Amino acid sequence: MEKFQAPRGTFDVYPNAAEPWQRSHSWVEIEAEFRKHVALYGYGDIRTPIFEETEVFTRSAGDTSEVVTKQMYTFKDKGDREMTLRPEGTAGYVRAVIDHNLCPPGSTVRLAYFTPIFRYERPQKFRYRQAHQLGVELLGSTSPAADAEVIELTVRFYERLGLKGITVLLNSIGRDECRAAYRDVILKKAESYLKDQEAEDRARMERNPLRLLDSKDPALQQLLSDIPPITNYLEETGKQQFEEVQALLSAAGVAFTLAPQIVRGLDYYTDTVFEVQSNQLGAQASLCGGGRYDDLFKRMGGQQTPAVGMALGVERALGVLQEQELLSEAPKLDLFVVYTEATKAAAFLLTRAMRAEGFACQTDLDSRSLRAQFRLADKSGARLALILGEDEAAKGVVKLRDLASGDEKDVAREAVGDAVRQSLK
RNA sequence: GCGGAUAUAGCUCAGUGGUUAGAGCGCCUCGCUGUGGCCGAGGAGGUCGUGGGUUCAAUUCCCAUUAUCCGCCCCA
Repeated sequence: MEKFQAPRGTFDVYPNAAEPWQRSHSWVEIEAEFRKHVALYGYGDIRTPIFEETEVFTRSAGDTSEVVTKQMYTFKDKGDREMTLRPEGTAGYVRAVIDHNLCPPGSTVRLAYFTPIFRYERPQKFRYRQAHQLGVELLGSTSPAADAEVIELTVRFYERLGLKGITVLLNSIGRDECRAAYRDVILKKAESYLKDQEAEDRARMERNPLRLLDSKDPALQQLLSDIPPITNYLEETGKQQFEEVQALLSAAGVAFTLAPQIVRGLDYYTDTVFEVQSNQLGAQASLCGGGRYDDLFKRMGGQQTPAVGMALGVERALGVLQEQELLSEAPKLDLFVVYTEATKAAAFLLTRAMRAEGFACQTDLDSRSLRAQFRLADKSGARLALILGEDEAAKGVVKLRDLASGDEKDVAREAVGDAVRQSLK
């Protein structure tokens, strides 16, 4: 019979997976660290359905983005409704915020999430069809302090993980008016290049010329090499805001690089955009992206609500941590209870009692030989073994063995908890 | 969506047109009848990714297919 395997572009997470970044404790830990981290800033958890009406995504991300036009997992449900597995988080959260009026005018709302996302594309290492993003959305403030908070939160999160060698790339793509003017500048410069493109590609490029800026095509880069940065075209308030964001980041000690080529792949961004990159994952350099999206709420049928957010690739963060050998070992047991056949029931009671005292504790289920039980204890990584055999049972004691040193001593049954606590210090 | 490489034990990988396909690690048993790690001996585990073709004979050669990896694209 043919065996099943995880669908193309997906992977399983389980204890002791060959790749350290696919081990379950790595995932449990990064999520726990993220929850702790955002709690320091007062972000609340948001969870919304993993699928939405397709239009939630087409209207938000925009019809020029590749993500929306080519990569969505779209299906019709049995009620003949067009549904799509979320290709990114923000659109669904914005839908929910509008739906429940979570951010009335004048209020500020901070939301955090950890979620799978789905994009149908050619899989590569650290590019999957089901990937995971964690991120935050900061709603209700036009202040540059909001932009700076999100960027700083992001950088501090990488610091918390211990991850090194990242670069924050910062840009502002302004508002509609300035972007329209800048578009023409790009299109004029790139005219000769666009002529040679396939009709479909050209149409896409012409609809969003900003995307041409981060092209890796040398010919195009050459053509656009002397183009002035978009920030030259920002209107006065936009310019001031962008400078304020930079000043706040500098004051916070957050290093960044101005990068006029960063324009982001989703169409809803306005003004500040940023990306975090690392050079350790080959072509998958982009670790995290985000920016301001002041027009998205209106586009989604809500009230004008200023907002800034970021989404961080979990696989890539874990991948870089693995490269840098910063992923921790799986948590170990405190205790392993060893018994002989006659004392099996008592050993189970003892195991239960130790768990009740808060120790991570396991015992053999299958009455294996003492030797086999000690091997299990050794493999489990437990610091201590508690031996409860016939001899100990007769004396009303438990033998406590330090598995590293081999030291053993008898402990009265009532005093086991304290003795263990002492030994684990 | 385009180009290239790869697919043999749970993991990392050798190998061959010809009887029973190997190693290291891991796993199990025993040496040690109540003591793990180190050492030694033994053992389990493979339809050689899948389907078709060439051949007396295919894990090996050819074609297709699927998956993985790398680059492009896109992005997290």
